[in-house]
Amino acid sequence: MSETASRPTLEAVAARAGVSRATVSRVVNGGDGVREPLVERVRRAVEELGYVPNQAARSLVTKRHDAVAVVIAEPETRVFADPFFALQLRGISKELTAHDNQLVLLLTEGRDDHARVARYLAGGHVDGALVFSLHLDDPLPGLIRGAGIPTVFGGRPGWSDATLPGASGPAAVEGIPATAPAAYPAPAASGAGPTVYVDSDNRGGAREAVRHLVGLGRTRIAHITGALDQTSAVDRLDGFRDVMRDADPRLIVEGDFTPAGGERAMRELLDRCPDVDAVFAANDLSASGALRVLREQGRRVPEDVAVIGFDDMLIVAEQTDPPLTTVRQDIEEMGRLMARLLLRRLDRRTGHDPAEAPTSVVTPTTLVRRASA
Amino acid sequence: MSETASRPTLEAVAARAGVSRATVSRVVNGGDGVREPLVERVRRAVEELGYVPNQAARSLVTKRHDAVAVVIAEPETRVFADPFFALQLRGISKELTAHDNQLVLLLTEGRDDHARVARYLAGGHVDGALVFSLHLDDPLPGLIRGAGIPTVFGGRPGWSDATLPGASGPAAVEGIPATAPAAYPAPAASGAGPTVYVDSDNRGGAREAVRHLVGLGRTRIAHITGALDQTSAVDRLDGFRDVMRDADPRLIVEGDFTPAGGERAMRELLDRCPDVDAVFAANDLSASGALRVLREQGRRVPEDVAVIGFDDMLIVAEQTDPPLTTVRQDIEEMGRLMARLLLRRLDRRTGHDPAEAPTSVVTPTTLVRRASA
DNA sequence: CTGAAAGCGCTAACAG
DNA sequence: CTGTTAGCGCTTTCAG
Repeated sequence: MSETASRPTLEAVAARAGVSRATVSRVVNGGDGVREPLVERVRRAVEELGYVPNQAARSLVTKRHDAVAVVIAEPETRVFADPFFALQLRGISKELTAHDNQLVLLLTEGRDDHARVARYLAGGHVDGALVFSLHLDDPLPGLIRGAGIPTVFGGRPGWSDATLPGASGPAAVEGIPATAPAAYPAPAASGAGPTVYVDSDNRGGAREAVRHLVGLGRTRIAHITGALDQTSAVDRLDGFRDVMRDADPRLIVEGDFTPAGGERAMRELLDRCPDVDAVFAANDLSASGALRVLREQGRRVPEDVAVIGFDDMLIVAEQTDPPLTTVRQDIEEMGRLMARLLLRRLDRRTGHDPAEAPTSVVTPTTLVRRASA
Repeated sequence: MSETASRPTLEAVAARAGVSRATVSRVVNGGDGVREPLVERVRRAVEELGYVPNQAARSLVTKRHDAVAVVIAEPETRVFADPFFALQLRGISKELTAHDNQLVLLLTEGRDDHARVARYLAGGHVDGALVFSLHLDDPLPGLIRGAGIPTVFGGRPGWSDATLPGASGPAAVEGIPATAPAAYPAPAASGAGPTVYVDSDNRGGAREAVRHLVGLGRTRIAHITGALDQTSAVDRLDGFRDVMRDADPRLIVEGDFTPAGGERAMRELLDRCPDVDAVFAANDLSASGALRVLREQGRRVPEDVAVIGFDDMLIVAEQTDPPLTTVRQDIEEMGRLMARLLLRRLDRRTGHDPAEAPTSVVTPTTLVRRASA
């Protein structure tokens, strides 16, 4: 009842500064081509009135929103079990903020939400999308591509387009060969351009971990995989195989990225191959499960069995007994990269050089040595 | 170069259905007061054209955005170390989605961002804000209130307005008495209404934990506090004191919610009071630190020393040795509640019953028994 | 019940 | 350089 004082408009500022709306608009948007004294007058008027541009009105004419959607599918399992998600978001947020873009968060749970998200993205509310697709058979990424909105994926999507080297494939990092075969074909590229994604070098990181184990003189090196419906798990497995060309197949046992899965896998491993002397687990969580079983069965770590994880999830890796040697990925940086790639792509739209398409990026990993290997 | 087919407008739909724009608008917005046959015709046209309303144009006239900002301050420490943040977001997202509202995420790092956030909120881009204020002396909440936008806080803010019972105080849950004194006065209520927040019953949960310890026959019960610049830590300490009226002051030692802090505190505790037979830690992380020190010093848990945590952070509580007895809070539900409260408040704006102000809510906690106590 | 008309606040040609 | 003039796509009186 007391606050009917709606915010001042361009009109008001113009009146106060004694210029036209157009001039105020110019000043507000950078002030190029306006003589200094006028700029000054307008600035003052803006200041005095506390003028803030109305984004809706602006979008209506520019067709830009300076907003990007971040789509996270099925935030139940892994995404929410660890800080991965939060760190990634932080990186994204920083980059978007630096470029005056807003972050619209879209969380989905199962198929009901897919339509909603697709509609939203196709509805032209945001300029682009950053999407996290964890599972190979997730239909969401396809739907999103169908929406025809510029998109960058977090993690390599599971379709073929995303595995090819070259223009639309990942930038070569340490000479990674073509990755695992596609799970299903790429959705029709509906003007949204080629698949662009940011992923950490899962394969290379895995190789480094296994080589470290080899360097330690281990010979019976096992691998506890992640959930193999996720490309990260597949890529890490590929990395393991790169080094252990002719590994005893019994040394590879399927896990699911959880501590319980790690325990189960470790038990089976010990059962099948009692002579195992090293384990590379697909992530820290499953490594912690393996560690527990090892201890329970009286095997010393790392003396009897060396263990390496993946992720460097501090809350786990630093707290295990012994602390976990693991492969670190710079998660926040990945988020920042995703945003940067998307923003660049959006810029291009406004006419820079339509030729060069942005390309996927694979970020390096580093081995963090602690006590377990 | 191929996709110039901009999305259809109301105009197009109207033409196709052979009605006026006004009629289409009515149908799209619920269809009240339009005869059935017309509704049908319009619906079909919308369908065929794949029409989606332009939100910018709509906002321009309605002054509503159907968007809510979620502000998370300084996502460095605790917020990002655990899934708390993600779960809360999930609850918020679900509720907002159910009411067709968008979630705009604003992450801040330190003071530079404060101005930006304040400007954004005052800029009328969103209808309301959900803000998480962790620290007592965080200036952000004040700034936000200054923006005069409807807001609901996550966690009890540290100013006096938020501690008073009654209209603007928390709904009484199990008869919680007035909480700790204010750290600083409430910012001037600039038309944004009284402080409304959602918090879990930190004090009550702490009481329950300590009573459980008492019920176990423990007599030398210690408390490792959280970072005391956060209301949650203060409230848990208050709960501890409620039960341990005249506890030996040496049994209360300051922690900081981290495992390292828990270790440090536990060592000090053991040093000061070797006869300690139970510990209530302010959260699971510090409890895990305490557990480690206890084991290292050869004390058995729970035989010699019983330990209880707070949060029921699965990734920690289920993995400690022994698994941790702890106090659970329904984090996702808290998020949902925050959103619901805000939405209700926004609805009221549009004229329902301006009289009854929404009130803060304190959600219950439950003790989860595992092996440590 | 339906249509016509008037903007919401801003940007972007186009003149001057 | 600066002002004038059109709308962007939608909702909302106001007539009919």
